[in-house]
Amino acid sequence: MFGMARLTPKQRMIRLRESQILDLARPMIAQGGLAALSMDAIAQELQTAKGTIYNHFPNKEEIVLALAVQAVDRRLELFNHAVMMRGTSRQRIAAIGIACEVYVDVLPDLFRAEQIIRHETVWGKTTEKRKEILRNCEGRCMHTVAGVARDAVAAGDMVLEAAHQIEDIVFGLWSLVYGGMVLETTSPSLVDVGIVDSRAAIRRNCNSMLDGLKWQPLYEPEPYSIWVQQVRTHLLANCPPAGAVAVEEPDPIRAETKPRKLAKPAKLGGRE
Amino acid sequence: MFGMARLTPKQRMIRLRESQILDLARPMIAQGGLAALSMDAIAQELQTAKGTIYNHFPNKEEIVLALAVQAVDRRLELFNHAVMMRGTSRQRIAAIGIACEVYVDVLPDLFRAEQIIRHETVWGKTTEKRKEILRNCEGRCMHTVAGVARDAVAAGDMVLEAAHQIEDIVFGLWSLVYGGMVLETTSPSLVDVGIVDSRAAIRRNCNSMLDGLKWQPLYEPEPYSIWVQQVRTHLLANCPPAGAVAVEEPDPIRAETKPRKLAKPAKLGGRE
DNA sequence: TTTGAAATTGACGGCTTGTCATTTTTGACA
DNA sequence: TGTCAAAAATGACAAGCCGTCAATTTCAAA
Repeated sequence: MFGMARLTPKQRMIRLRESQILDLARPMIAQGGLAALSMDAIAQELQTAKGTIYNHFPNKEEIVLALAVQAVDRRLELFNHAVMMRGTSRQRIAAIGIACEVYVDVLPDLFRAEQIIRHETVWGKTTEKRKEILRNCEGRCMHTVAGVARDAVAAGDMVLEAAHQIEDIVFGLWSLVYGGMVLETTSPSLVDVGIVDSRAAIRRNCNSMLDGLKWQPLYEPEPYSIWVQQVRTHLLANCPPAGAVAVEEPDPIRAETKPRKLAKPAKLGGRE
Repeated sequence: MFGMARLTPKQRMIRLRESQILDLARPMIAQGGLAALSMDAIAQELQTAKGTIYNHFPNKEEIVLALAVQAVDRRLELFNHAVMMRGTSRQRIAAIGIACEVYVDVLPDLFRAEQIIRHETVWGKTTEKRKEILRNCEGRCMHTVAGVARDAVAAGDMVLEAAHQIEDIVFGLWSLVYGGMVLETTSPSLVDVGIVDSRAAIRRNCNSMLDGLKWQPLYEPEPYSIWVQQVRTHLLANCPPAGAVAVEEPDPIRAETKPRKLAKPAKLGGRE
């Protein structure tokens, strides 16, 4: 109820360490992926035994998953800022796209973590609890975007075709932006082929898609680019770098306290 | 010049082993990513020493990269089949999208390899030669797609807006399909949120984007779905499973034959 | 048959993760 | 304040991995 106020100092230290672990893990992952995340290194830098780290996270994958939760949390925050901006529904949905750009630019480490959980064998090794948390966050992100689309329909800015669900549109924007960002950062042949400003390309492609859905008002290049800059700076102002915000975890997940086998009472047999 | 005809039996065996290695690696990678690819296991299954494997590929990453080359090769092949189909330019570009679906469905292991090289630290560890090969393949893929778009412009089916390059459109389709496929296979919350038929969603989104570009004729749901099935079965017929085709590598990449330090002549001093 | 180059071998160094019996710390309670 | 069970911390350990290389074997041309 009272946040950290009620915690004993020991418990505060434990929680603090949890975020310290994540702060240490973030650059490692960003540098070399899951393979570069070394439990030994974290323990050493934290001046702790390795077993202690494993008290917080049962394995490497769980750490990456925790970072992914941070990632989606931060993105949701940006989305909410974007959605609250005033303007047409078309502008608000575009603002979400810009939020994605800001997210990738300001929090590249977290974006990397998000990418990793999509490819490595993370789902088999991680806690159901934390997976559920991530699902929840992702769901809220989609819900936010879907909200703008629903507003557009309600306001008459867009009419839904027969078999075209709101969710499909959200999925499309998500694919376009996520796929574009991934290809941007990892495709060797993009520049060779003539994609010079991939961000602009992604924006134009999103606009093409929205135009195709007849989401009014249709795209007009003129005032657009100035407006993009305005939104971007506004969002940047509300996006501190990773690690700067103390994430208040309401229900911290500790590694399952396994019923510890009673240690043989030490110093028992006095005679010796 | 004469393929394998002129090779000594030993050399034939070596080339054969190369593809055997890849055949063994494919399911491993598909199952658990780069971490599940064990050089020891490959050596054991091939009944060879581990050093021999390293004669073919200088490290794990190079194996994945080789698989990625296979992947893009196969996809290019499918693209070419798709492009050669008769129909409007709009139909031919849609056929490429269907080719992507067939590719992911029939060759999931190769798709996985392609995903892995985009995320793990592969670019720093692999041969420039093979990276160049991959870039080349990717470039030809994009070229094929761009060709259809150029045909469309030439035929008057589409007019390019001012700052909208052909390459941007290709990039957009690529993002949409690749991103959609990745999210489809790795996003836990997709189904929860109401995306039931993600393939259909991807197709509709591609069509929205093309509609937005005013690529004629615009999307009409009626005849579309039947036609999709026809194209799909046609492409499926021309897509054998992975490992079934003997890939003829024109210029095989062997690990650099390092100038081997002269071993001390064995059994030199006869008297003993 | 000879012979030098190419291919193969497998033990080894150095790294990793995850475990667990043991020891230390903690905080509620008398 | 002193006691003590429960919680947390420890670090040596097993098991696994990758990539190397000196030594050995195989090969094919002469």
